[in-house]
Amino acid sequence: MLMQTTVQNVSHGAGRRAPIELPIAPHPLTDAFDLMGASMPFTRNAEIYGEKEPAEYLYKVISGTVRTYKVLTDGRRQIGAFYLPGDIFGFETDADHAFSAEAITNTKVLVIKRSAVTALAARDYSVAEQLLSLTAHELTRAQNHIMLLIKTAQERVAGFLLEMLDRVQGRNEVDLPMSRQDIADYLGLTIETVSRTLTHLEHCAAIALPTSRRILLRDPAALRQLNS
Amino acid sequence: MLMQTTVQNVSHGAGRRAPIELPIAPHPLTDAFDLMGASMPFTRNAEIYGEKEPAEYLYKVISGTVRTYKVLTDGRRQIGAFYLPGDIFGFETDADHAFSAEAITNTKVLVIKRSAVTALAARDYSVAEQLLSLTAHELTRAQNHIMLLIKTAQERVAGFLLEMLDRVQGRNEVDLPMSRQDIADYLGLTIETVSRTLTHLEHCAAIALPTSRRILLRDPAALRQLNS
DNA sequence: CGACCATTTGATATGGATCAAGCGATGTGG
DNA sequence: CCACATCGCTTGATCCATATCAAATGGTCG
Repeated sequence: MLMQTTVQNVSHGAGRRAPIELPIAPHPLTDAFDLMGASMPFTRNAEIYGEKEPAEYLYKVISGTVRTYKVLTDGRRQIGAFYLPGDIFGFETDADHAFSAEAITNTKVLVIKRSAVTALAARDYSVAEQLLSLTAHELTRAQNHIMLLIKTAQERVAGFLLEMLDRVQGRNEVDLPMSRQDIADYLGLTIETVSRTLTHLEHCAAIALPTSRRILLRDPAALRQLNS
Repeated sequence: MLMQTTVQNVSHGAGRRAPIELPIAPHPLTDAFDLMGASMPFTRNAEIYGEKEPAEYLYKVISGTVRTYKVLTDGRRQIGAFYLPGDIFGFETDADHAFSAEAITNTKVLVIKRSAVTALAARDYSVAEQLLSLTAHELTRAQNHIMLLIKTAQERVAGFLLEMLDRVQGRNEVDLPMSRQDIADYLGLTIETVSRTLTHLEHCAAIALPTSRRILLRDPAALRQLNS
């Protein structure tokens, strides 16, 4: 949680100020992305990498949204995470990717060679520290995901909405880039249950749905209470 | 997967050979545990650390079994992991513990100051590398756990049994240190469902239950197939 | 032997899945 | 510019896997 906020702040900060007058490099990995990263565009639903491919690169979202996922033999899909602008992804594990990654909307990402980062980390401990920090943050995220998956449908949906809310600082409205199917596969539910639950939350006056993709969180406290 | 095997092999290796004639320190963190770690005993059900406590130490299981868990406000408990001899735990996140840890049986662990390890990592990159590797391994474990939680009861139980089997090299029988309640809380099921599922697998001749805690895996292939 | 705790087994209830239909927005061709 | 196909979403009816409630069994320790 803390880490994510920090990373996002940094990237946002870098975006706001002139890119030349950098401070005394407090986040060398972030800097490495900005200095060495190659910008790549992906269209809606394009694959960024596939499960079991060697994890050669790290990625940072510039614009758009990315989903990582895994498909079981019988076709069930589980979404591992959604990555928004500022988020770094692709370092789930050591050698090969555990999940596949796709662009949800048209997306631009910065790409950097993992080997370049590793080499940097070997010389500069602060890079190694940040790598560790990012991995630990992914771990925390996965652990929170586990806690989400043992809850009721209402609690899962409420949790998801709050998670999304946390990522758009200072607003009480979220514009979802992903479909109901994506949400369902993230929460381990069906689209029907997600839809019904949202309708129910609307009836409870906890949220409002100006459009199906835009959600106004009328009563975040009520959602937080549902979230156990 | 690879990492865990490595860690276990190393610790087992260290146990088998005379502790003085160490090879050229290929696993400095493991060595640090053996050299600097303080041995601590915990009795059955004793708390090792609590959720939200500052994560001051790292732990390595010498004997016994440990569970990490989180309890929701309404009392539902989710077990995050079981740690067996040779496993290192306690580094789930950066600052504070995300989970609590308890001894399942009488347990002996080696304890080492996290700050000592961090200091070591700053000087010796191979320590940082191993820390990263262990964290990445925990992440993979958590991700597999997520995949388990979206499956049917049969698939979860089969997955759990195979997971346990993988940790007792070269045998087709496991002696479970944990109760049905622990298993249920790990798999997001009830004890009744776990019990019924085991009975069903026994009827299918996939397993045998000489005693309730001892499970013979008659047909691991069948279980692996269930595991999707 | 008797008390206690873990586990199994049985009967019933229920939350969410599944199957199915309707609706609204977006886009396309006539 | 409108009829119509398409796609994503919602709503309704029914079903089923697992939870819940309840009781029986078995193993362990005083």
